[in-house]
Amino acid sequence: MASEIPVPPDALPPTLLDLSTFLLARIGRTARARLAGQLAERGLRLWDMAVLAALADFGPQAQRDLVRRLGIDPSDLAKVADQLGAAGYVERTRDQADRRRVSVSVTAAGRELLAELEAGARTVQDEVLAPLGPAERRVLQELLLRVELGAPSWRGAG
Amino acid sequence: MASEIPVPPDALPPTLLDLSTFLLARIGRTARARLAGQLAERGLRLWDMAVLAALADFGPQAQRDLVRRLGIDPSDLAKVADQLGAAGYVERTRDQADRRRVSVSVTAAGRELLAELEAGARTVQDEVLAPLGPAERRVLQELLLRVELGAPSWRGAG
DNA sequence: CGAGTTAGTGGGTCGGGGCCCACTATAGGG
DNA sequence: CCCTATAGTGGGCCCCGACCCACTAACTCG
Repeated sequence: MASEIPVPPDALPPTLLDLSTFLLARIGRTARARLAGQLAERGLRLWDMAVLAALADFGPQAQRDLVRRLGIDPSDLAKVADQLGAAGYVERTRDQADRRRVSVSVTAAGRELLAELEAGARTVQDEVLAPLGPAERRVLQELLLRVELGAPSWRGAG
Repeated sequence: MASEIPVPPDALPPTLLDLSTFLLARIGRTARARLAGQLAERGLRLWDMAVLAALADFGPQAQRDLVRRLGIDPSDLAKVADQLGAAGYVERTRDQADRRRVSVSVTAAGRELLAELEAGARTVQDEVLAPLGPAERRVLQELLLRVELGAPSWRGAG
């Protein structure tokens, strides 16, 4: 009983470790940073990947739709799309039906890039989630997904 | 089979939702932002809470130790400690054994503040984790903690 | 045709967080 | 007593990411 656990000098305060909020914030920051680093190697940022993914998953669409979907600022999206276009990852064409709109679509090169980025992301994931086994990772993914989607517990195979 | 699921216009790309990395980054950002907002109401930032927690959990210590523990930049800590001191939440005294060092300790007011901040953090937590039930939250907390501590899976009750 | 609205763009701002350097004061070892 | 290392401090820099405004082009409605 008397033996105090030798607290390592770099241990974080239990008060904080006990807060899921804190852990989420901290781990999320790490994940974000690593992911961003991965992208930075190619001169890309997080939005670039998000835009590519949205286009790959939902098909060509106007910037306006991407804005809605991703919650990105229209002005910022314009810059991202511009850059992706210049690099040949997306194509931008005036919508003939409504010539205000710019329809964006992913190119073959864009899809290829996205696949590589995904692979990179999974590598990062393996590093970050190293302490967890496969089953645990699946549980974590499921929980996080539910949190993200805001779906109540009683959905799914309750 | 032919009935396509009507995808809401603000649904995120499945490609991203499938990455725990992405979910962690995104949810973590939310958690961080809300927590920061909570603190901002009192003119505080995240480091302030971290420092208070470290002092409350581990007792008075030199800034140098806080630097090690929290991974904060010494220069930044100086500013944080200064501000907390001015507000009466911590006390700073020259270490008589080594007069280079400044020993920092929480005051009663500091402890009280920390308790309030903790309560606020738990409120945020309830909002963020609303989709999860109590048991699921416990599982999530456990998984996150393991990730944070870098503990391998085979620890604990297999 | 005009008025109001929407899509996209360019440019700029603001705040946070991390980081680094120069400097002082003190300690400790030859 | 010097020389080096360490603790703390002040100031400043830089990189975001988010946000906002002004402006143009184009559509819609009456």
